[in-house]
Amino acid sequence: MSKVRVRYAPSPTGYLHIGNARTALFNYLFAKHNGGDFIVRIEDTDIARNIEGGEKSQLDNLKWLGVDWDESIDKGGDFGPYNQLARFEQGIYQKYADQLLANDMAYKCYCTSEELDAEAEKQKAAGSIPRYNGKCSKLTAEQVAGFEAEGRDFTVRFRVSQDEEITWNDIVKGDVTFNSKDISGDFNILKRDGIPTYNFAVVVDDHLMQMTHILRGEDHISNTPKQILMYNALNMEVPRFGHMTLIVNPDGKKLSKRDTSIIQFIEQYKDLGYLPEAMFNFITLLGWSPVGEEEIFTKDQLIEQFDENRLSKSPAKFDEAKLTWINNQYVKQLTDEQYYDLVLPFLQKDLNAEDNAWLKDVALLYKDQLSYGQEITELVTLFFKEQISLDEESLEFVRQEGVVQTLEALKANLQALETFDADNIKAAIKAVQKDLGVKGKMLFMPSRIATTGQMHGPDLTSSISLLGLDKAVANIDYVISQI
RNA sequence: GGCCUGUUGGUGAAGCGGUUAACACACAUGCCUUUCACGCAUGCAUACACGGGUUCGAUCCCCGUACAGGUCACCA
Repeated sequence: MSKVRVRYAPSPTGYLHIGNARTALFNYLFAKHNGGDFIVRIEDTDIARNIEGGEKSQLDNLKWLGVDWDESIDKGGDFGPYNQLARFEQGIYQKYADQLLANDMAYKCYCTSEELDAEAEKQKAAGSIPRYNGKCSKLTAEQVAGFEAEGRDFTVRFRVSQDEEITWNDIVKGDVTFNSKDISGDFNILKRDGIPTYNFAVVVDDHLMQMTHILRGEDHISNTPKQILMYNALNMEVPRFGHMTLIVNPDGKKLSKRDTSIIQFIEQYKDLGYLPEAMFNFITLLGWSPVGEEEIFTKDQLIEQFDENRLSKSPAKFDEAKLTWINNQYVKQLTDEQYYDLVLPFLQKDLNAEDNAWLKDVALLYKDQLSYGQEITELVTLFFKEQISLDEESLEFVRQEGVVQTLEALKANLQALETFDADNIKAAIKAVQKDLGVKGKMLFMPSRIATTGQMHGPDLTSSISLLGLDKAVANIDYVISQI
């Protein structure tokens, strides 16, 4: 068997989307698992919709995820160029279109957009789905000469056979059969400006770039029979197809660009402080399942384990809680330094915090519960509040009998400390127990509430120590004033 | 509407003719921590869309119904 070659072929009409990322990732895993090549080809034939930065976003975010390619526009390869506009300029598509034209497997269509629109309207009015009526499919030489003399623009259409069964064995779906009569008529392969349409360009490029397998989204499944027809017409070997199910939102609908129910762009996850390894792991579990019970895998393990036969046939639902969990699993594995690097930008940006040893200690308090970078901002809030405030439950607790005395004693003990560190603070609290005879919950809970303003939080003595004496005392005073 | 496809506990998701129908997340309880979180342990849910077949036996095979999704461009 020849070397496996697969590709991810984004169009730079948008940023890297979670669905695209998954397509890229599975192609990557498939290639690497089989010791093959993974190619990124830019399909930029829709000049009007290409957006600035789209191409860069695609590539940069793929790289961020850890999906590296063997050939593409940035590093070249033996099958370039790797963007279709450049290939168009080299006349690559024209050559194959001419071949089809010469064999009468395609023909020039001189219909104007207006004529086409009018025809489509008519068909719609009649209650049917518009399709090309084949008007130009049997033009006489005289008619053609006439149009040419007029200087009329034309597109090139592929002749679709009347009643032909087209079957392929899909890697994920199994045997899929279409009938050529269900294809919407003779379709365009060259637009009026001579630029190839998607279906045509894909066939030519996948052949020329020697793709062995085409793994793509299910939304392409109805393009496949058209493409197979063209492979056959051009006498090209048909690659193996696999159509992966779509990722759907919590309502079970296909993700649309405007859907706000989940975060869709890889860039956004990056900005929120998700870890690339965790995203890689999570995305892999969208529509694919490993053999065992384990769900956390490194990239290398995934490459090792990837099996295209385990691609799911039913749509993958985006499970946000799972993502959060997975990311936390990775956060916990970080070294303290890596963790702090992750979290620092958010502290600086959102809280104007200064990068110093104190900040690092504060941040570290929350390491094993942090789900994603930006979350640190809410987590550390007690250390950045000017003035604490108590909720109902805390107030109620603190208003119990004897709490004032406890807090007064605590305050005095803290103030008497020579060095304000966790160990001494612990001793200071213990001393209150000795002096007043309060203990257990009635000692620690008021202490916690009065110093941090919260009933729950990280280790008490570390928290107080990081808060500092002044802040701790101010908080205690405030709480006493509320009793 | 035509064509293509899917439907397993609250969620994600295994299973590929005979199982006590995994596992993970979530949730609950216990332990740990004088709190929370983390971790560990236990439990939870009366999960195979429905109706017909085929079979000694169907979650797994076939047909139909319902529901859901995809697609029908000079967009990719």
